[in-house]
Amino acid sequence: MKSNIKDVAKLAGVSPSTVSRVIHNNTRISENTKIRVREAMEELGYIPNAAASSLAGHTPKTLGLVLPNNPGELFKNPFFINAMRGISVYAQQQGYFLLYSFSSDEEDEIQFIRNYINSGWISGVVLLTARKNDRCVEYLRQSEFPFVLIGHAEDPINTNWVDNDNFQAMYQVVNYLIEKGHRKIGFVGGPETFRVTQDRYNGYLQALNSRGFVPDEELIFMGDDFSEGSGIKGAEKILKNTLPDAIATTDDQLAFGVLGFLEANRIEGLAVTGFNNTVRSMYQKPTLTSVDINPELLGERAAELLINLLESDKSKRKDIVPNHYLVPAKLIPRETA
Amino acid sequence: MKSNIKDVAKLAGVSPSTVSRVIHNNTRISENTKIRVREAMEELGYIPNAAASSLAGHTPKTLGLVLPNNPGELFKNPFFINAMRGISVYAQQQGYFLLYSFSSDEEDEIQFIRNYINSGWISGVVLLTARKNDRCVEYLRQSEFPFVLIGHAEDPINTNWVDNDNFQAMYQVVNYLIEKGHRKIGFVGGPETFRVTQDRYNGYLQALNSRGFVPDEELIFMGDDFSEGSGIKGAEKILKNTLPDAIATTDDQLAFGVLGFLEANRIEGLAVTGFNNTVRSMYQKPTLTSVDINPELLGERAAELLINLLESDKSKRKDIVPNHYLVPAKLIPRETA
DNA sequence: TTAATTAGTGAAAGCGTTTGCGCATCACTC
DNA sequence: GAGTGATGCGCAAACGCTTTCACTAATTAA
Repeated sequence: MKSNIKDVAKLAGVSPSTVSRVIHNNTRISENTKIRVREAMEELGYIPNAAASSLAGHTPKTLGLVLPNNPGELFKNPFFINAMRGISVYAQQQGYFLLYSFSSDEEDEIQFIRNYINSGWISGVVLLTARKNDRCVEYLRQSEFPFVLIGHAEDPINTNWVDNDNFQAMYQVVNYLIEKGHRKIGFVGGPETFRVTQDRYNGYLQALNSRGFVPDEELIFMGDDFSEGSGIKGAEKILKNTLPDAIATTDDQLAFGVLGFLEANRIEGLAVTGFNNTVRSMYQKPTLTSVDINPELLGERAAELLINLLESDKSKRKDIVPNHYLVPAKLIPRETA
Repeated sequence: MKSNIKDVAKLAGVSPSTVSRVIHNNTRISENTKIRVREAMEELGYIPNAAASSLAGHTPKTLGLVLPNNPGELFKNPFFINAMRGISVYAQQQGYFLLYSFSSDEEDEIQFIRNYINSGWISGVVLLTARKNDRCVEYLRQSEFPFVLIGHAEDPINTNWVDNDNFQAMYQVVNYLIEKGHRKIGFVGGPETFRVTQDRYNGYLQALNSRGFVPDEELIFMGDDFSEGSGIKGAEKILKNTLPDAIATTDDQLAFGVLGFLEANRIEGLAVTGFNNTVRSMYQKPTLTSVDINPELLGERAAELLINLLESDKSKRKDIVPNHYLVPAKLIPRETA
């Protein structure tokens, strides 16, 4: 049942080297031989032993994913599972296997990456979560191990990454609100230090600007985190002195906080938008207008980028273009806007 | 930076074989030597090359997961991501890597399993989705490749599996409803051919029975699938002639269908329960009483079972006990009951 | 015509481990 | 003091593949 390269070689009447070359589509093998060998492989149901292949110096067709182990987030937001699906779509199609690991902290992650790399199992890493001063990124870079980041890279020039166009996404949201007739539009963001917050904030400003609106300091709030609690605080601040038409937030959780505050204080008629298109946003009452950041496509692109990199000539990997993709996000209008 | 077993051997003043034996905790090595070797490994940051190890005959410490690629299901129900987390908790702790693949059909799955097995990458498989007449199970069994199934096994004696105690879970639900004062309790299940439907149905019957209630044929419906549509049909049938106090369903989707029908027909006061504790169940209005089937623990147990199997003496694997786990499910009372 | 090149293939070394076998050494036993 | 059985370790042969080098035959260039 289980056959190896020698069996195939014998059946095809060639040497193992030739079989190996056929597998890797070496141009030096004649078409005739290739056909013979392929028939033999077919007949024996031969599948190359990846471990041996890796040992012998051929980089293994396996990617390693690093996932954060945050039960709450994982539960409420199907981002990760969908990103994984996206990655798998492209990777499997290209004959790559996928390794994954959940890690609870940065230390953990580095440990895994170390193991990944040294084990000889994998040839590239996908980081599904971008942090500030990410030590994983640093480690991977200094190990000169190929990787791609989903999310914002701190050093976008020297990193391979895919991300949403967050500026454009929020621009789109605010534009939509304006077209719906809203004039005084508030903003509730996550921590200011996060690039994603900045980008979305800038999209907000730019959208207002392009319509000749002037941003009002009182309508803008940046939370300490992305939680519902911060959303509540945001609503509190914004509604203290003025009453806006709408509040755009950078995260569904924040939006839920805002909605909660509105409900608790019986304030009606405000439009509210979120980000991430979580399951809750589609089912709670009122359903929340949100932005689908397209996690599956993010994953797919990430895999594509990484695999292109891996299959390119090793010596000139640094010159590979593109080193990033911007994935469009899509506004999903629902009851809250 | 990257060291191999020879480097360690040299530094420790022993032969590579000794280092290998230390790694695998061979009893024939003296404590002194072990300590010396371990220090050397530490100093060099040595991590064994898993590919080489696998090649040399040591079964690799990697498990392969087979996931269905059903976007809708994956999205609405965090079962899989949580099961994956559970698996990873145990597996990573035991030093195992995890490979995963999404497959869109059975053909696909078999293909992956074939690749998995022959590639030499993995030593065991976790099937996250149980089907009737599962050809994957068949294939794995005939290949004599270790695997564990999450869900109901068709041949429970000769399969390693973990599952909820579905009988007990539904018994608990109905019992709860009865204690809440409900007397006429309907049942909406999935396809009758599914074991899970049978088990939960039996739990329902038994619970009624134990309280001296007689099941009423008119209050019982088995759908063609687990969809919202089937839930609607179920409610339609059950409410045709009689008006029950409560309807217990075997799936949140079915429950949503029932609730939808009730709302559309302005029928109030009925208790409704689901299964799976989906995100929607916690956030829609009214929030749905559901059963948390504890996917994380299912995953953890599955990994435990499989790894125990793998680490046991190969010759007497068949006698390993337990070959299954029953994971308790937990009723989550919410507004609908 | 001869030399140089190219195409197509095989032989063999090596990748980093594991492991069966064997060789010492040591502690007992009779 | 010879025999026995542990104990502790090294040697060397795999494991299945890739790849360099070398070789032959066929083609092209000079």
